[in-house]
Amino acid sequence: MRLLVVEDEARLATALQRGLQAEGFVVDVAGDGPGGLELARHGGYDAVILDVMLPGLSGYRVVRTLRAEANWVPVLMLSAKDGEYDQADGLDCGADDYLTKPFSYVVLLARLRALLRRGAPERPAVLAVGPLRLDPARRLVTLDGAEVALTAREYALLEYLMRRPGEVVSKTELLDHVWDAGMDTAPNAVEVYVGYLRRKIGRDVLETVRGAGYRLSGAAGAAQAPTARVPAPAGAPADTGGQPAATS
Amino acid sequence: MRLLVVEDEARLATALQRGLQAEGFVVDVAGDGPGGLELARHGGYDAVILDVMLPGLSGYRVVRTLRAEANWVPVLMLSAKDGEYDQADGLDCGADDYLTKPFSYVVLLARLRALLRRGAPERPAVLAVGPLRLDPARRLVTLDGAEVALTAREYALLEYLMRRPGEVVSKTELLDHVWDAGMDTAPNAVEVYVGYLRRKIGRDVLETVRGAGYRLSGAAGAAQAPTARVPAPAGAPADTGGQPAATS
DNA sequence: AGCGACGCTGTGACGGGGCTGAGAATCCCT
DNA sequence: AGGGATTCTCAGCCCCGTCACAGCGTCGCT
Repeated sequence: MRLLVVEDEARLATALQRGLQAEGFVVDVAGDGPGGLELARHGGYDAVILDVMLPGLSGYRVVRTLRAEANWVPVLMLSAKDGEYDQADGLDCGADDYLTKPFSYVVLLARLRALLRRGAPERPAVLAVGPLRLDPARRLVTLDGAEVALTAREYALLEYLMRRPGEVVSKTELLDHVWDAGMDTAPNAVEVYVGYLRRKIGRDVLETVRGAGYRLSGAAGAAQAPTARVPAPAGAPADTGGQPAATS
Repeated sequence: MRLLVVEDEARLATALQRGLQAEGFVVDVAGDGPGGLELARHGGYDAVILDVMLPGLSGYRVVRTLRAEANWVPVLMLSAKDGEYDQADGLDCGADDYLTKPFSYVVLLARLRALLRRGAPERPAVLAVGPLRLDPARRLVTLDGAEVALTAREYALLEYLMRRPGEVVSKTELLDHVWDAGMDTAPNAVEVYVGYLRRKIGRDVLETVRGAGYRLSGAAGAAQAPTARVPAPAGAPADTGGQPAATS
């Protein structure tokens, strides 16, 4: 675990560094606002301990700048000000915790641990088959980066197929899982919706296996792995390859 | 946002409930340890405010039980004990924050906001989606810089949506988190309030995904550009028509 | 080549999801 | 206690999504 301590008071800074290193952390120290900001930007720390009163740039501004740059590193603020509004201001600037000096080292450690526990929230995986990507959380389907607008039934059908890439899925199975099992829908409905899907995602990805069912294969285009679970880009901007949407 | 307050002192509990409801939260209250644990288990809360001294089951044990069951709901602990080891113990049991009584209501709110931020994949202090900006601390919403007056329900709905930009949020989920779960509100209420919101913030930002829910279009790049934002095409004059415009 | 079964698609009707105006009930402020 | 704001239900309307039907294309087997 890598920590950054931004504190101008040299004695406190070294005391913190020593103590935290003894706990097994890797600790860097910055002595002023601009330096701390620069380190926090590119240092890849797991958490930052940030004093408010700093030469050059206040802790408030440092954390605000980081958040404006979409940097969500956990920040624990230290301040001599114990006014309730000082504390609220610090937290509302984007800090995750706030301790007033003088503070207990035991408490600092406990709060730091609590902060690190809540590290990076994991995002669910995205289904990917060939040029297709399906994000269940956002209910978003993209084809070569371009968003595809799907109706509820089309989406449900595609999701079911994408969870079984390369497998042949029979029409009855699709009727059971994608359509309401209670209703006895004609198998033709599946064919109809396969048609709709093909019209929107291309003819090659969704293959017909005569007499057996349908199969989704990533054989089309420049795809190497037929299936892959790729983690969603955590903070990175979405790769909207072109125009944002294509509503038909 | 749904909160659970576990506090046996009736006067404090109702005061908290009132105050937090006024902020737009949906608040349930439990008066003892076992009751609070049961509610926290199945209530689907966005955060829990938990007293330590509770009849039946201490706050420590409640949070430890929750964590043992892999329930990671954010927990803010309240305690009359201000000893440093009490605080450290509470945090190490799995609580995310710790406040000693008597506490400042302003600080409680700020820490609650920080806690709710931590759960989200991105944690800006000010939420921004397209031309919209929402400042939870000031409870202020602006559209292209102009303030927008929202009622409590409208605000809560918008905040919930803005915390998940680009994601499709179902009506049931909105009913669970923005409306009081005890009442079985008709899903139409969501449609009605979406209509109110659209009249105030414009029709384009809040998109309907038929059969699935609603989505706040993060079309203009959700949260990456620090400051530079291309001025909107300004095609249609924002028809902030009638609607119960009101301020306090 | 011929035949039959299977699959695809254009057309259109139906149902239901979603939007809105009106109004009742409730809350809050004065 | 009164009045206004707010919340939420209800009923009507519109329009999109769903799916049946029927005709045609296509595949495979003999």
